[in-house]
Amino acid sequence: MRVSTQFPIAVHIMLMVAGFPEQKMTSEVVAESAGVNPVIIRNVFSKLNNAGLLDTKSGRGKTAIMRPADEITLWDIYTAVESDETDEVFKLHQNTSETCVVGSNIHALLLPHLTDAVNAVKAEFSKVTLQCLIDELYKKINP
Amino acid sequence: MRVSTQFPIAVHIMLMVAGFPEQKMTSEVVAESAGVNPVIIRNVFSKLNNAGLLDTKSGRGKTAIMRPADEITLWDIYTAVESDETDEVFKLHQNTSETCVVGSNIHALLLPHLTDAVNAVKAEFSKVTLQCLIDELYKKINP
DNA sequence: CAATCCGTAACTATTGACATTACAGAAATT
DNA sequence: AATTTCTGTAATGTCAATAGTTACGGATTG
Repeated sequence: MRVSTQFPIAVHIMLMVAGFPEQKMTSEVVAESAGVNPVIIRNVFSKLNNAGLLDTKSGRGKTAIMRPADEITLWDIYTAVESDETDEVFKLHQNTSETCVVGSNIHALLLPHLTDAVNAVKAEFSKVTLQCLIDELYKKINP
Repeated sequence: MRVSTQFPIAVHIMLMVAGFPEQKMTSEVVAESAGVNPVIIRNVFSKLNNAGLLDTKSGRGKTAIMRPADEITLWDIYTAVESDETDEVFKLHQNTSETCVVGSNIHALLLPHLTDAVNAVKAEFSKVTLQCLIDELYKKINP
């Protein structure tokens, strides 16, 4: 199992925008903090925008979240940048034999259990809101 | 999130060996059914062997499971072929800024929640035994 | 001893992720 | 309206991980 870095980067963006609303968060500023190329940030900007989580505007970096931070969960952010389809999360081996009993049934056999696993992650990530993370961050700054 | 095909292949192997104990399951036979190269099967053989799930023997393909099928879970098979470490499952962005508040705290902030997600998958996979899958397979053959 | 088959190394091919450059177009400032 | 700033996106290059393939030593069986 391996998740691309786009997910943590997306969380990073949301944290910076929501946690410090008075500051101008351009792709370059966030890129500096995240240690990645600004274009990567802009790509994630775009995905978060399409998902209705982030309001990005060309011009003067008027970036802002579109919902209250306690109405945005980790799962919202996850699905904004990555697929939640079971067969994208778990890569099955194709070209299985159609004549073998196992080969012709393995996919249908595994799929429901893999979907259960994805739903378990969904349930876990849905518990955590952006506001939780902001609170935890402030706690780390001012213990 | 993306899991390598080694996990479903490992399940495929275990199903064939445990579901049809009277038949000789060499790497070539399984490779034919799974539609992959025999060496891939032998590599997974080796990992399942090291994990104490499969007894593979050079010579005449005397492959057999080492524990009863109802004492082997999907999680056992998963950990035999893939890492369950949070930071291997979820790939974090390195090179974050040490001077930025978010950059210097994002890893510590995310880690517990990512670990929760991994544990949720673990709990789900631990519910499903190899015997469950065999039963479901037989149901598909003889409905 | 001979045949079979696992375990593993070495090499290649392919795929996906990320970095980088470049530029069109939108928004705000003047 | 012109200028500046910044997003959105395409094109290209680079690198790492995965899978395919060949090869061979060594273990086991008969």
